[in-house]
Amino acid sequence: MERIAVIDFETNGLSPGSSCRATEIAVILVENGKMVDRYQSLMNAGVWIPSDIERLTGISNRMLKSAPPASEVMQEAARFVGNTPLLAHNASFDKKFWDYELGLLGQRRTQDFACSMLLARRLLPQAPNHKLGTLNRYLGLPDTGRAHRALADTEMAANLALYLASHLQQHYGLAEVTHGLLCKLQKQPAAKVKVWLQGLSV
DNA sequence: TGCCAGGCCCTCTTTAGGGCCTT
Repeated sequence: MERIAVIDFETNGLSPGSSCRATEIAVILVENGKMVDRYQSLMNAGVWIPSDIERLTGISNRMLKSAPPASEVMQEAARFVGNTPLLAHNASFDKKFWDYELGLLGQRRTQDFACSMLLARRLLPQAPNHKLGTLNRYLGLPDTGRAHRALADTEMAANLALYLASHLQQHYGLAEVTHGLLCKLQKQPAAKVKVWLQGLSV
């Protein structure tokens, strides 16, 4: 698979805004079937983490106090990603935080997001559910550490993306799985995905 | 004070409702 940037945000809520911001980001660059580089940092956006989210992520208000400013971290993350195509699990979530945080820097995203959740729903409809952790266990992928921390979740999403790319190559004889193909695939109606893929492999 | 997301997808659908998934 061509070079892609897999990302994951931890946040203090579900929808970005003045009181809801990213608290941690991780990015893993994947190229030729391998993870080749990574970036991870907590970030302090001056927001409060409610206790239920602190329990979920393990990221505390005390940890954020000593974390670098969000603007600094996002500058670094944006530079690290550059124009590399993006992928995340349930990308609609990470996309809105990526766009919001970049917008505060006066920057705009130029590349598309592929979504490992939409892809897994199409390629692995038999899975118990399509949560990241469930898919990881269901497929026997490596344990990456504490779930709901950005780097561990990004590694899970990267392993899942590599599995899905390999699945496409093995089951449909695709010579190369590109980010563009993944973006088209995730938009296909689930009921028609097999026929669509079989058409590609001819 | 009280409010508290949103895109995707299925179905007992399309003049809608509700579950999934992310924190």
